[in-house]
Amino acid sequence: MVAKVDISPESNPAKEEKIVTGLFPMLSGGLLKAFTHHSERMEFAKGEQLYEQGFPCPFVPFIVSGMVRVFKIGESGREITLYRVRPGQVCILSTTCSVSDKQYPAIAEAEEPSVVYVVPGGAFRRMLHVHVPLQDFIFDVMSERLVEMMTVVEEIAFWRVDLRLANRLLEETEPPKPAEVKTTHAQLAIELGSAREVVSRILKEFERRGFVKLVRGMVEIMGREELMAYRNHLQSGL
Amino acid sequence: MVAKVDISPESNPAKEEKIVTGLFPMLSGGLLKAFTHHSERMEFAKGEQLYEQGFPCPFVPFIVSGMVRVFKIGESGREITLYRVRPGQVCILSTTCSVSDKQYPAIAEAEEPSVVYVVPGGAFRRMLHVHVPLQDFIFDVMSERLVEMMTVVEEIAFWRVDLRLANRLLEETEPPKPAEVKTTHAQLAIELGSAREVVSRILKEFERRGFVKLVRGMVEIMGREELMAYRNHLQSGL
DNA sequence: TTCAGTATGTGATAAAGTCACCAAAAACCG
DNA sequence: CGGTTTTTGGTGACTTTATCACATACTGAA
Repeated sequence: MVAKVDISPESNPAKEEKIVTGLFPMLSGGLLKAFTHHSERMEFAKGEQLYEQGFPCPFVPFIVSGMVRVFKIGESGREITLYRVRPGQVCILSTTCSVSDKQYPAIAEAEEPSVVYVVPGGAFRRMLHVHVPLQDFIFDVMSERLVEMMTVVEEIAFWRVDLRLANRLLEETEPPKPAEVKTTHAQLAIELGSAREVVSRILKEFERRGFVKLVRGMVEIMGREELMAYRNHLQSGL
Repeated sequence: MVAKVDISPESNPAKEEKIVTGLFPMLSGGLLKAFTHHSERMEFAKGEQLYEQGFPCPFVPFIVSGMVRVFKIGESGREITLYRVRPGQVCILSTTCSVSDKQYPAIAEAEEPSVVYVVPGGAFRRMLHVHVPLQDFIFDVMSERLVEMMTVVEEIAFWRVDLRLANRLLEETEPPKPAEVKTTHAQLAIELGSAREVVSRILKEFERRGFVKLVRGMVEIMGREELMAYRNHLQSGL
């Protein structure tokens, strides 16, 4: 992930342009000119929604800083995170919706204060037709999302929650990172599309087994190896 | 869906070309020439796999006749159908994989005997760069799939199996169609990503309530209204 | 007719989601 | 500071779903 920068374009627009073109290298020449002309800078506070489920979505957002979480929410209020959009990416779902004029089938929310450049759907489509590097970029992001979505489907359809939870904890604490996850049980449940109580109970069991230590607002990994073994063994039916 | 045609290109290639360009209207002029030059005709028998999970996928398939089912399969052998590719569509997953040289994260299988024109990834990418109508087409198919995938995620994450089953039965028998679904419980389970026993039990309950009549290899809808009410009521928590 | 293969039925058990609480910790505020 | 509210986590009871291990029934081919 790219370091967060305090961007104030009013005070230093040239610097921000440099950041934007650094994040989106395909923006150069005529494409950059078109982008500059058509895009609008927006800021979103933490927790603010970029798009609401079921609404039309007339803009393609280029994320410059912060983080956007795209998720679904069920009748009961339970959520599931589909993916995150990071600086240097576009939200591909908004892209498809704004270009083909469909309704946005999920919720996109700024998880951190975020700076976003939005391009209207029509202008974006014209840019897409003319500029091959933009096509490649969009195509790549789209591919990635599609594969990500299929992974989500596979996980919720076939994997037990304890294994998904173990997996998630291991991912979040991969060696260079610190061996603790600063999150609540409720947040973990949202990531996995499960319920808070279920996550709490499984974490308790992990603690009993010595895999983790539970502190309010944090999960500390005590036995990485054992947790890994647990995940891997149970995967093969043991 | 497009009517199935008995295609024998050896006996009548001109006729098949007409069918192909009818199904894929963007194939004209230079693009048609490139397509004709680079594509190869393939036939798949019912049950044959176009791509296997985890393998590289060097071709983009244009479906001309038949039907391709794309699905995931879990450790236990349980399956879930992700989507179907029909005549006039391309398998967008193969498209992304062959262009960006990734592994295919699912299984694609011909559900009916199918005729497919395949274009190598490299040639396809070049065609994509030059021909705007192809870009639009691919972009649209991709959007559709992405939204479909998100619907699948929502359903398996938040909807009870009985509601999804009711919904599926209603979809399969929408008024112009006959009020019977020729399928087995096991096939229905695969569609929903559930287990055969679960589907059997729910169908029994539907029969007890008079919604359906069960015959070996078929589900006959007896009370469309009641089934609809069941689906809708329970959705809102009643 | 017999037999193999396919389709369906069923009980037991374990995993997971839901509901209705409670208790502790942290944040807030006059 | 003390008191209140909010957030976070814990727990039991119950329902739904998945899995396993069968039993039964229907179908078509030899």
